[in-house]
Amino acid sequence: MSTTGPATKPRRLSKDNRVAEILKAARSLLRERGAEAFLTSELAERCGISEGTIYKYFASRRDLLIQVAEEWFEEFLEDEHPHDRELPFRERLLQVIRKNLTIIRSEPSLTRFLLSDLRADPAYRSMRIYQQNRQVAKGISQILEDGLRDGAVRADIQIRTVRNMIQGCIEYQVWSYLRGEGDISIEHSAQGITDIVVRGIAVEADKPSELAPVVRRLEAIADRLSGLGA
Amino acid sequence: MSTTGPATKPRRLSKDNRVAEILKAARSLLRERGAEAFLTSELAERCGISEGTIYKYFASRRDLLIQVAEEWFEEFLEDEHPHDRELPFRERLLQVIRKNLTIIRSEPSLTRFLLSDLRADPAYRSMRIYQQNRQVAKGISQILEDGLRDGAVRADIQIRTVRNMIQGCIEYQVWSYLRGEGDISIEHSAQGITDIVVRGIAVEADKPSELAPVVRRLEAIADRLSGLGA
Amino acid sequence: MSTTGPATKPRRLSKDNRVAEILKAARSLLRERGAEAFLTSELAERCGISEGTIYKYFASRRDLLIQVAEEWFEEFLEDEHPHDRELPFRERLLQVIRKNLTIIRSEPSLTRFLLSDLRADPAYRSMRIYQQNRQVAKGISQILEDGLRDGAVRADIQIRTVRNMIQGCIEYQVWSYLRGEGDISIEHSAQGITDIVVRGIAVEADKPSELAPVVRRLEAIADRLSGLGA
Amino acid sequence: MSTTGPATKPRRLSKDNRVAEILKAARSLLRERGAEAFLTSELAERCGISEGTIYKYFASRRDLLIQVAEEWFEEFLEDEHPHDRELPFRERLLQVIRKNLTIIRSEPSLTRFLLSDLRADPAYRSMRIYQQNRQVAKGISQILEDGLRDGAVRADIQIRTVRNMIQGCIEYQVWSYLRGEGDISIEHSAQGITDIVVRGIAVEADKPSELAPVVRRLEAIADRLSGLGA
DNA sequence: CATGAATGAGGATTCATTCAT
DNA sequence: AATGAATGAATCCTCATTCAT
Repeated sequence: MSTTGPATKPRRLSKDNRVAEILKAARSLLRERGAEAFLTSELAERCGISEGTIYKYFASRRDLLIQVAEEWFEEFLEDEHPHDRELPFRERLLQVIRKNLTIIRSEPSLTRFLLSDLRADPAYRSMRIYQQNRQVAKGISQILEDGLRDGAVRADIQIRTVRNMIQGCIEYQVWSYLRGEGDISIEHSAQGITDIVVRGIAVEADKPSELAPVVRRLEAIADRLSGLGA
Repeated sequence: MSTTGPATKPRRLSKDNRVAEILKAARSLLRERGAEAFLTSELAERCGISEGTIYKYFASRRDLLIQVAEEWFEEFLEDEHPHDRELPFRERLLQVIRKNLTIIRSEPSLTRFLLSDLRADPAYRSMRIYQQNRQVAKGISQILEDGLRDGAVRADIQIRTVRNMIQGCIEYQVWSYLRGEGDISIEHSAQGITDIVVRGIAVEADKPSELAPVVRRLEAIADRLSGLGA
Repeated sequence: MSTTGPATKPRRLSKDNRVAEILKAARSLLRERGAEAFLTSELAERCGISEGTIYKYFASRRDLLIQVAEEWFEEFLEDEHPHDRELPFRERLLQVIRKNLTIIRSEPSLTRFLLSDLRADPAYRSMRIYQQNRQVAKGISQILEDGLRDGAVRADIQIRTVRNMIQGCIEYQVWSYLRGEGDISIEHSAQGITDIVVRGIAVEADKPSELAPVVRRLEAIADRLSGLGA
Repeated sequence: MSTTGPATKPRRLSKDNRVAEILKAARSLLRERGAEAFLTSELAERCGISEGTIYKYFASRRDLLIQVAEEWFEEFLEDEHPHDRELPFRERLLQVIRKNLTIIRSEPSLTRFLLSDLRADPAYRSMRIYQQNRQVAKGISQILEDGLRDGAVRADIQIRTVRNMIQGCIEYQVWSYLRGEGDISIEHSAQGITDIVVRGIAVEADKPSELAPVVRRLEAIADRLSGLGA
């Protein structure tokens, strides 16, 4: 009955501890089974408690799942260090893509649940996770906007489309991993995605950054000559 | 009650017609409910037949769903005109992206079923839809390879990553539509995605394609003039 | 459409031919699947006809099965040559046991259907197969009665019990074969069963009850006399 | 409606009690209906519970049926007192036959389920009931082997065949009862079967194999002596 | 705080049988 | 004579949720 025994699982936990334990087990279960095959019975078994106890702390299976998602997101957001805004644009983008690949890869089932289930819920917008999700999106948007302001990004791009591309691409890539199709590393993917987003895939004709000043000088000369010939 | 009335649905249909009708109704149902909430009972009701009849023609609910997906894909593939390979690279990419956006938007539930359910099926690779799906992927890859060969595409890009980006982006965009977030048109999305994939988002310093020869000529003149003036 | 073509199955058969064909296929099916797993759909498929056609000739699945059993029994009875009543008792018993082993082994599913299904049917006694079955039982009984009359069989045995033993033993033995437990041949089984039924399993202590002492006495006298005469 | 009434069946039972009650009701139902017509819905109704409750305690209908069979067998085996091995051979055989007749007669449907269903199951050999069944067979075999060793049984009999005969005969006899054919008592059957197995049915002709010639010689001598004495 | 017995509204699937053509 | 489309009642089984203890 002592709580110090290593093998003894305490029967009675404080509400907070119990909730935490359930959420932790639920996340594992969700990860392994996916939302559809997530059974409350299996969850109870893993926690070593009865199903009834789960309902003491969570209103419903769905509610539990939502809390799992929110908790996951919370960690994700906490982990996000202020993010050095002084870094070069490309580097910032790479970091955020790498981060997203990592997190999504760690919880693809949660991602899927969020994307295809929660987001379709009419009540989605009133969920905490909606706000959390916006924050992540905002992080990407921020980088893009900064890039825009700094002249690193073309003025004609649509921030939302780019964000969708990045996120969609990341998720797709993760599922590709999961299907065992890819032996590519996260780092590799992150670099690849960043690269394409930043530079595109087209051959950059003559990239003659240095031509401009030359041209300008020549034009001056031409002007002068024009004056001469007059 | 008369059998001659135009509005009266015939009780007995030929096998082909019945199958077609079931598939059609099934597709609607899948579209409305999603695969998980797709009930054979509701399908039967919509067709005005008994559930038993469904099982006369389809081995199982899942089998039916697969056939729906395959039929949908079939149409998609048939619709694909030979695709003019003489078109400029960007145009070809735009076409294929537009096409995919359209099709996925028309059947997002099917897409989801395909992506998160069928693809996870161990038997996936032996399904017809696997081949069909490969064909679509190959279509995109083909364009990219052609671009590569024609020098329109950077040599250092990874075709698979680009393909994943394109497909992932498309799917994500569609879910964005479905959530009612987007007031953007398919055409707009297609252009945006194509644009970013092709050109990237970075500012292209002076894209001076035509400038180069001019500059060179002017320099020669300048040099001469410089000599003169000396 | 000619009936002479080897590969062409005639579409339309006379009623008798059709019935015969169905019965034949039904017997095979029953043999392979057992009564419980006997499906009318599979039967129709094997006959190359529709299920509806079966119901043209048979009132119900059960009725069909009964006819199969009856037909089977009919053949069995026909095959039974008058049976030489002059043979020794043991030989007659052996023959009938061998015969029964053979027939039951050839159609164990039918036997089981008959025993555990038909016989439990309240209407059993009014079926033709009831009469047929009685005839077989009568065959065994006849042998036993003849043996009784001829003094080959103990007067205190109960014919019905013996008959049950024989038939029960035969059926049990067959199921033992079917479970792959036995590598014993029918002939071997027949001999074994006959042997035990006829002789029992007890050691027959030279049952010479009254003779032995007499003989021994006579031998003593003989010995003496022999000495005298020498 | 009061919960204090003595006739009120308690709604909630402990797991063990509930399981026991279900098993008990299941046995009755199996007895009455046979395995094929055993419906989980009817069982639930009889227990006054929902079908779901049954599935709380049993993985499947078949699993439940197996447990019923095993429990039945368990009782049978427990009931088997050490069995006095000092009894005469015939008596031991009679006891075991009587016992088997009793038990099988008490649960013929279970017997049938065991014999024609479970035994055909590929997993049969890994079931507990397989071991239990072996034990019973071993009991019979033991008696026969003891008889063999003690010289009570002929050396040329096959133990397995005899065992099959005994068991087959018992089962057959029980079905005969069930069909209402038999007005014979279990005791009568047991005696009859034992009798035939032990003694066979043949008249035991004074087996005088070697005595005969001796007798004949003696008779000749006697004849001669008769002449002398004349 | 915790249990765990019980639920019950479905869920997919089966298959002998019917009957309009 | 034959078809084959259609049936529908029946069957096993699932699982989130409740509530008496």
